[in-house]
Amino acid sequence: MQKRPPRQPLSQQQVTDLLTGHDIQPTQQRLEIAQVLFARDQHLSADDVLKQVNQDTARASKATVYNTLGLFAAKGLIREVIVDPSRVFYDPNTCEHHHFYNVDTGELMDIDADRLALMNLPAPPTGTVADGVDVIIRIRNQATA
Amino acid sequence: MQKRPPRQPLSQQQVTDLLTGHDIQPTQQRLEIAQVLFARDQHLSADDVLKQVNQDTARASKATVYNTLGLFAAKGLIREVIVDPSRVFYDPNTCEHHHFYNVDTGELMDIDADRLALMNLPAPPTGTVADGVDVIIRIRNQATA
DNA sequence: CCAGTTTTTAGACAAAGTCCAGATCACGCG
DNA sequence: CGCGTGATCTGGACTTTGTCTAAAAACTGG
Repeated sequence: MQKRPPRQPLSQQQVTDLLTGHDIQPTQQRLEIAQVLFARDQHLSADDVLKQVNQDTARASKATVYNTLGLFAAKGLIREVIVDPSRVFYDPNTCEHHHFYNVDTGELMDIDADRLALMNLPAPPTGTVADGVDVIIRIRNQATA
Repeated sequence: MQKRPPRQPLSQQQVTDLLTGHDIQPTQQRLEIAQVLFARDQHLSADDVLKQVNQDTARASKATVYNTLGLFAAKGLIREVIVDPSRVFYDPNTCEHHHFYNVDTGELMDIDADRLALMNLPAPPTGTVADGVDVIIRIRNQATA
């Protein structure tokens, strides 16, 4: 866990530093992808990223986008959010926090960690170690009965 | 939420009652599928169910299994568990509870609700209503360094 | 500039799940 | 009973997300 990073579009230099700071070689494609991810607080699917990166001109292939998102997640630069059976979301916010997930709209919203307390987290079974806790509050649109 | 149901293999009659009690027409295929789901406390993917149902002789098609699992979940007979990007698990236990998920093995384990307290659940955004809370503790196998 | 490593790429592939149109089944009714 | 109607089931085509592979390109340290 780390401090919530600033969420203004980042300069080329800032993005480069972000990658190198996480032991990631800053290649052209990775920079492009990181730019998209960190442009603002948002939750993008791999396909969203692919489309945005190649919006105007081709900048990265599908394989590279998938590889890069996996790499970023493994290095702790972004976080995978698994709430929708059909696709993974990637969250540039790696601070401890949780999510509302609107099952009607597919919308995903952050919940600050300090707005929700978890007590008595049970210890992981022997032979295993905790890797993270996800709390998802599923919501629906109110029935306009 | 309801009381944890017994988890011994159920009689034909018990399964029928379970379905009718949830407003589900007890057809032959639905009974077969329910038998598999409620045979014991377990977490099965759609494909697991499909295989088990048709183990010896063909009893239900893929489409029916998917439809039926969706129907059961919509009627509150079982619960969808979304922890693995590649497939949905179905949990016959509809009591309030949470999960350990071993990302190395894909194993899914129950955590009784009373072993973990959630405080200060934030209210859903206006226009929406809560539909359920999922808590997933991701675990890894301990490195045998 | 060269050799070796890392990264990127197009496109084939795989797995989970959905959709469809026709066949089948179930049930109330005459 | 036999019928008609609506619900259910089915195989198979299809879609979507994501993975794999083998070769091309780029980058690195000498």
